[in-house]
Amino acid sequence: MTDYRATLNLPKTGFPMKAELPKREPERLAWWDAHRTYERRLERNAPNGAWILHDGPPYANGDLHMGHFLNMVLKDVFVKIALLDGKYAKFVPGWDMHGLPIEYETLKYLGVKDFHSIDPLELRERCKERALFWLDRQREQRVRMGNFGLFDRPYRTIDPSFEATIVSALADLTERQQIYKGLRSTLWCIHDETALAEAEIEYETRTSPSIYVRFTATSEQAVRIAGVMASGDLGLSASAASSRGTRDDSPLSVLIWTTTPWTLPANVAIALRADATYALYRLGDERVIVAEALAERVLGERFAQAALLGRATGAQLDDLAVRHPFMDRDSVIVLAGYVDLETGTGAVHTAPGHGADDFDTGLRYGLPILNPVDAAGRFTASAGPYAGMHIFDANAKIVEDLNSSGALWGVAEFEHSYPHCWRCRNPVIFRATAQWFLAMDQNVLRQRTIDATDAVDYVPEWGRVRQRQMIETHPEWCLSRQRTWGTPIPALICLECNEAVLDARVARLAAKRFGDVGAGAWWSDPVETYLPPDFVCPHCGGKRFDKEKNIVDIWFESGVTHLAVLGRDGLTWPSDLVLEGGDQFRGWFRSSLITAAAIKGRAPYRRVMKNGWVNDEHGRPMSKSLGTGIDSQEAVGRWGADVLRLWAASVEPIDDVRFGPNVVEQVGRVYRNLRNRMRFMIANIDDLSPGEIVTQDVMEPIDHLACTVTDAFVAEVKAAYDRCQIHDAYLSVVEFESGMSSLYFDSLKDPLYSRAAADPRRRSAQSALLYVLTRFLTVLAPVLSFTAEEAWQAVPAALRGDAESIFDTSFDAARLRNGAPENDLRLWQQVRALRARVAASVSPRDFEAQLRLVVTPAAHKRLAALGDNLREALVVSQLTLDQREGSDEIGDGVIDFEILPADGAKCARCWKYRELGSDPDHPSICADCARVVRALSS
RNA sequence: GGGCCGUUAGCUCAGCUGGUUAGAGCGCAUGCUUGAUAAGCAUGAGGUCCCUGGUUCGAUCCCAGGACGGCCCA
Repeated sequence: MTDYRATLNLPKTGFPMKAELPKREPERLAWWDAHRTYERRLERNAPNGAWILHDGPPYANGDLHMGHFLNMVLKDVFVKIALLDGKYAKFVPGWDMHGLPIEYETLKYLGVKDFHSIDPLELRERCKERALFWLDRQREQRVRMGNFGLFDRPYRTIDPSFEATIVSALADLTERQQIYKGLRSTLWCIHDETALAEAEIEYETRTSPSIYVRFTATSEQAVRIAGVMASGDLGLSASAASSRGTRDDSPLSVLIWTTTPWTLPANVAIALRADATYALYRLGDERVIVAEALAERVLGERFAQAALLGRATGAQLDDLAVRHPFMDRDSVIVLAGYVDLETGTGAVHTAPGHGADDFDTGLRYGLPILNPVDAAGRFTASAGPYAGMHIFDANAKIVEDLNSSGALWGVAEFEHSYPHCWRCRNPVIFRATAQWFLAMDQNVLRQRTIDATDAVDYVPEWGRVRQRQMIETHPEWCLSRQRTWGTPIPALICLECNEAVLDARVARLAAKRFGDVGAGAWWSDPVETYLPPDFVCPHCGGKRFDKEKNIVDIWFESGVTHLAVLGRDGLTWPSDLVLEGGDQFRGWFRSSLITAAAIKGRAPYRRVMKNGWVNDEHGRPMSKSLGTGIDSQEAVGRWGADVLRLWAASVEPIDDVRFGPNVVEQVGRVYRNLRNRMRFMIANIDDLSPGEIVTQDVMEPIDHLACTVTDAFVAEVKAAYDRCQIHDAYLSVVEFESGMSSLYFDSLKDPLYSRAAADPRRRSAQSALLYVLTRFLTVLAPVLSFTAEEAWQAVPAALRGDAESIFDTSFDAARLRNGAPENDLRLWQQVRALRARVAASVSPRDFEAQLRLVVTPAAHKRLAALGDNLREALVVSQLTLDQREGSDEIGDGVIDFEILPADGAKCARCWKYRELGSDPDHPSICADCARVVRALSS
């Protein structure tokens, strides 16, 4: 038998089945770069209006991890969607480059222990080098992910123009009276010697000493307290009260509980809960007071011997006092709502200098705000016997002293979550210091900020609630930091009255100056540079000033990126989308929102999307030490960016996601499927020339139908993209490609391979394949950027038209609006169902079979319109389609469905069962094949 | 302790306003194909839809409580 294989039009392409992404992707990057693909498309889109995703700046410190990858790739997907949608989707990446983490790392790098011992300008220079080093590294990693954007012109918070924006924003806020300097109990890092913002805190488990301490009353105090408690009518009978007497002169103490013994020197009060019942017990030769609800737990085994002497509510004890156990002063009894009856004694040690709640209580009662701790965490002279000691070292000493003085009731260890500095990881303390604040309630800023969320879309929608809560609970925003690597707060100190002055005119001068030469000038310029003519101290009229040396919180810096970046160079304010991890509801989403509400009166973005956390394969946080941590560059080098980009779409990226080798392997198989489907289409249009492309109105019915179905698919994906539902788009893609492949591609093999190359049937199919392929690649390009481009470049150049790159194509919104007629989609589904039914036949199967189909007249009308395409689609050798009125028990109008052995014999060339031998020179093939073969040889 | 989110086949995920034999892709098993071939096609086995109550004729879907996981906060 002659081998007719050579006479077939078999697929042909250079597009390899094997992806080898780590090797090929860099070539693609170079190609995009050389062809200026992104910039050129941007220019072309410019007239169509802008769509701006504003980049939340990553911190320029360390390599990017998979959480960054997920976030940054998602951003890129949206930028590319807008680009393909014809929008001016200019993406300016940015970096957050000031701040303590970099300063800290730089000091460590330089081997400098105390930042006071290095010249600030020298330190700033070194920090800048360090930050730029990381910026370069991260930029390289971001580009390697395949992300489009102006990576050679990023915005940087260290740029003079950016520093000027920061200071201008401070000037704006000063003019609006939003900024004040005040004493506050702020979170303080004694290691880094600076105040910290709430956003810079991480809670970690820590074991602290847990002590119960007697605050013993003087005899006069004891008489008053015992009097109140004995006379209080809380169920204790009058006789019992009187018999137990108020004349008892044994020591009387309030028991308090604390896990921070070092704060005791600053104790000035004991807070009780107004509505809680406190009980006075006799225990041996002393009397103690604790909350009744906690007495059994606090007194332990001694509770059994305790004699109840009296009871009172917290409110009844308000304003009484006892003595501090070792400082020479009283500790007054106050009331506070935060006192709970779950832990401790119900009597809360209160040191207004060392706690936010305590501070508020102190303000309410006019208590002294004692702060006997210096910036580095050592006790000052006012701490009495502990002066000079480090606070955490003093813990043990204080406990020991309390013990020897008899004030200690009990001691244990207590494990609890305690605030730590986000970078240096050391426990932080509360410490009362003078700081600059943004007043959240001045000018109803808090409410205006909350209201600003009304105009914002949240993805997911519950983000709105989250965001509002974050604003509602936002404490006064501490803007100042006592460090070097940052933008100065251009405040002055009056040398006459020692008051700090923040004046908008000074800030404007500083903004101008910083914009010209950078913010380092604050350290090198004489103060006069920043004094407006005739400037005098508003407090005392003094004329001599010094520069204050505080820098601004870097959350404020990133909070004004919208002011620094948007509203110029074709970038709109507000932006259309911001997209960050969910932690940014408390971070950048919030800080940006507050500054925008304060200065511009509305939100700086139209839509906020959050992405989830990347955990390891078991759903646990990634950890280098467990071997499950993997950074972005490592993953990209190992698997290639495109597989990982597909992973980002294959999971629900709004939720927390899992990542690891097994997950990648799974999505890798989906990737291979997609790639092979592209390859099939490309390989079958290799010999198509532009002049032979037929339009859809003259395509064969099934081809036309495939194009229509593809349009519906594109519309579906585009709609998902518009809703920011990348994962929905992924599901559509997978469904589409597997359906296309099993129904359409499979049935097209015979017409494509065995017909004459230029046969109209074949050209029609090829035209459809080109159309499907192009739309498919356009839809995939935002996610599978490298592969879509590689595939596009493998399409014969003549067929690519004007589109040099796949990113020159478009979703073709005009066409999508027509949608796909419902009937077409139903017909497609019906053909699929029939095909599945035929394919399920074990024997005869495929071309060995013929199908006899009897359908209702309505179904007949639909199916008959497909002509011979229906037989092709069902992959049988013969099909008879008859109609009859009847009940379609099989469904979809099918009344009878019968598979029989095909007539004729297997054609050696096309494998269909036909009548053979009509051409004596080719006895083993059918007449159609014979004609093709003859034409080839003539 | 509080707020928010989640818990559906081995894995990644769909299941719209309560009624489906609870689905898809991947994996797995089996068969076909060897003219997409380190590919393609088909069939099949896998699920007490986290648990417990409640509302309802009927709940994966609604309500309450609980368990587990995550994020944020205290």
